[in-house]
Amino acid sequence: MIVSTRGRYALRVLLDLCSGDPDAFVPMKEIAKREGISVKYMEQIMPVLVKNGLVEAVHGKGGGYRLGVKPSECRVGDVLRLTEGDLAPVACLSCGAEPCKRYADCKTIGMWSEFNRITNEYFDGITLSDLNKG
Amino acid sequence: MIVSTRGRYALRVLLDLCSGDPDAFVPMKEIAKREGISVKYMEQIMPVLVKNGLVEAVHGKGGGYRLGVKPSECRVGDVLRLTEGDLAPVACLSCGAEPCKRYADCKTIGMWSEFNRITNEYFDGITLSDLNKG
DNA sequence: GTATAATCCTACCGAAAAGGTAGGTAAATG
DNA sequence: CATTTACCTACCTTTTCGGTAGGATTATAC
Repeated sequence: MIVSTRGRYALRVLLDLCSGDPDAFVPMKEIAKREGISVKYMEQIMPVLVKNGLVEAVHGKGGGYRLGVKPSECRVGDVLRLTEGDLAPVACLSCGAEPCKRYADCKTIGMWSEFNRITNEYFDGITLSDLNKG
Repeated sequence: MIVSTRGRYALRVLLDLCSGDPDAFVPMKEIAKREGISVKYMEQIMPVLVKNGLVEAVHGKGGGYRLGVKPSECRVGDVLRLTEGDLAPVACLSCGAEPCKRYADCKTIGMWSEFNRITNEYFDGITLSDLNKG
């Protein structure tokens, strides 16, 4: 399987935030309950979304989360790259990987590379608002 | 990462077999050495290729492996599905998976499903002989 | 300013998969 | 029969996945 729960949960949380008042802050507990995700597990998924501006977090009473971007400007590719780390099909295409020793006579690198391009392009062509409509 | 060593090694072994006399049997030891793969690890990758007719195996002196299909008729998609088990992006799209409870109001299943189609289509459009040329 | 409601941080844990090793068995050939 | 080869079973180590526990920190409401 290519996409783990981290990526899928993150997407679900973002979609959940799409469907309410865009200005209101929704506590994590509510979202977790609605989406059937453990609060504790969600706790380790959210910070990365906050740090990268996809959602805004407010502490204290009356706080919670809300979207930090417009649904039409939030690409699924961004969410997946953040939560999954990478979308590369093979190790040597991961960002920051050390170059493969067999690169020179590797007959498959072109294929993986093109697949990598297709994958990123596909998920970058879909936004949260696309998903909300469909 | 999407594709593990099993799939990549299998592909390399098949490509290795492509480049010699198509009728000769090549012992595993030779291939493993040439491709830098441990013989013992290769031992658990080969049987699945044999069972599905991608390669032929002959025991005893003078034995080894040779291609069981024409390079132009061996699709990368077949190899990956055999060795990786599945190319599905999410669990609910794996063959034989139990249906997801949230299917009815899942906003993402369409996206995953389409990606699954694209993935299989891409790798099914590439054969061993395509890789050998490029 | 204190209680409270919320996010954030650090650490741990069990299960599964990835990647590989070891040793022995079975088949074919010379 | 001895050698060469593939095949089978079991085990092992490391990493990732999915999740839990407990506390620290921040900010609001009263």
